[in-house]
Amino acid sequence: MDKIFKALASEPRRRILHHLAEEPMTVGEIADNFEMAMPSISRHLAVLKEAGVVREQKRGQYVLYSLATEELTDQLYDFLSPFCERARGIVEERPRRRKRD
Amino acid sequence: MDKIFKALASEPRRRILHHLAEEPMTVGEIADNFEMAMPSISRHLAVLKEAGVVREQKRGQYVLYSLATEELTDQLYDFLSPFCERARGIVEERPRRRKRD
DNA sequence: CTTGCGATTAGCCATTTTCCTATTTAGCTA
DNA sequence: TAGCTAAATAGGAAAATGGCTAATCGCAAG
Repeated sequence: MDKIFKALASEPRRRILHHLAEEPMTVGEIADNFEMAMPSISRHLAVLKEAGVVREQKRGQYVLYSLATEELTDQLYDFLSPFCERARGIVEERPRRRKRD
Repeated sequence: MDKIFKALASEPRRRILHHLAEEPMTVGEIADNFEMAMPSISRHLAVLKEAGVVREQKRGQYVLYSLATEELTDQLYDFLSPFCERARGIVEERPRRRKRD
């Protein structure tokens, strides 16, 4: 729970997620959309991956990152559910996968 | 959008929200649940208020804080909707109130 | 008016975050 | 193998965060 909010508490990282929502991309492709140097993007991706909201797969010398949509939505729904009956209903509509908080 | 994630990226602040979900409380009552000194709690509350997820009302020399449940859920749904068709449907199910991002 | 109490603000210090550049790792290809 | 390139890691500087104590503000009750 802490990791995902820490991860999302950064405008560049949220922008990365929006880019990855379009399609999986390599680190270099992502970096092209930012002023930031590639190592900084790489660190942001590590934070996002640690939070479970992106996945990486090696493609030769490239690394392809993609959005873990369900992880992202599930974690936020899990957070919201105690606050919101409507959300709780939605969340419990289907089998849960994770129980961490 | 930035403010709410910055606000939620803190375990003490999320704990405060859970307490306020039970019932509105004064700063002192909230502080009783923490090791932290009252000024620290007060600052956390200011951050949460700035993010729009709590409201304050003066009660004599006391200040009563309460959870702004809809603000909290709406903002997170707004963030989620571009990533999740299901969430978008839910969000647009009723009139929107805010458009900031 | 003065004292007391709840809450906030101010000032300080330690820790964490975030960016950079330089270096290293790992895979591709001549 | 040697050289090129993508990505990650290391190290360091600047800024932001989070806690404290002390000081201040505002209301209430003597």
